[in-house]
Amino acid sequence: MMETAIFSALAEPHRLRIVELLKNGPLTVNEIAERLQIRQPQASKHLRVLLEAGLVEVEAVANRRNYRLRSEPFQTLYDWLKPYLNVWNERFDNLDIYLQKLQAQEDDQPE
Amino acid sequence: MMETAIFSALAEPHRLRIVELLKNGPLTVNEIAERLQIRQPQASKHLRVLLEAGLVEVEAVANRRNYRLRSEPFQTLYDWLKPYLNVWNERFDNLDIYLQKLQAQEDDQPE
DNA sequence: ACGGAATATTCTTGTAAAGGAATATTTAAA
DNA sequence: TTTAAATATTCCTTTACAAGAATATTCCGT
Repeated sequence: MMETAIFSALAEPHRLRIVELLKNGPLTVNEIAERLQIRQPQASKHLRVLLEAGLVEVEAVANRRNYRLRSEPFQTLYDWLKPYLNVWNERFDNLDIYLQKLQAQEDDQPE
Repeated sequence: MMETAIFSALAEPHRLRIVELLKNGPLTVNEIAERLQIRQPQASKHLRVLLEAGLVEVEAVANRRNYRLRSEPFQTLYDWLKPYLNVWNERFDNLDIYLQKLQAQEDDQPE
């Protein structure tokens, strides 16, 4: 069963924007705080949540921290999502098969 | 920019399980409450959140309500997710191109 | 060793949201 | 037209969490 940690992490608007920013490559805490127009401590806190959810990883360079996306949770998300994308097609397929059977019956027993 | 409504809705464990249940087809409120081992009012409340997030739709049949998944939010989610799935490949491609350029330079200026 | 920059942490406060209990509403059945 | 079933809503309490302010920590340059 899917964990809700990923969804919780992405449910906060600032954190979602951080993830979208990091799509273009690693950023430091101050860069993120600056672009989101939030204060540094809030940026650090949100990054901590993203870190604990496994969405990002850090690389310490001197007194800076480069945060970057991790691929795994996105793959997890995709694996979870995939079946849903097919649900409606499958339902249609089932209807399709049903109609074909109906047609076959009519062929067997013409009025 | 992506809305956080979908993520918030899925961030609650009971609601995530409801969505996973509905993958197999529509269910009534009591059926859901029963399978999740929660009380009916909580089921109704969670379904209301899912409804307002656009994840499910209702069909009233007598005094029962059949809840079913809507396809749109899952498509939205996929469209949002798609670019992330390619990010790491692209990074690798860029590295690849960089290495090719490096190789080309070495060819121009052999030691 | 000292000062400043970059980041993390702690404490507090306000707010949103989840669960429980009780009740209201609608519909079918007797 | 009562009664029961299915569902929704309201009120209350508790908990989780986001933001602000202040402070701690770590590292570089001088």
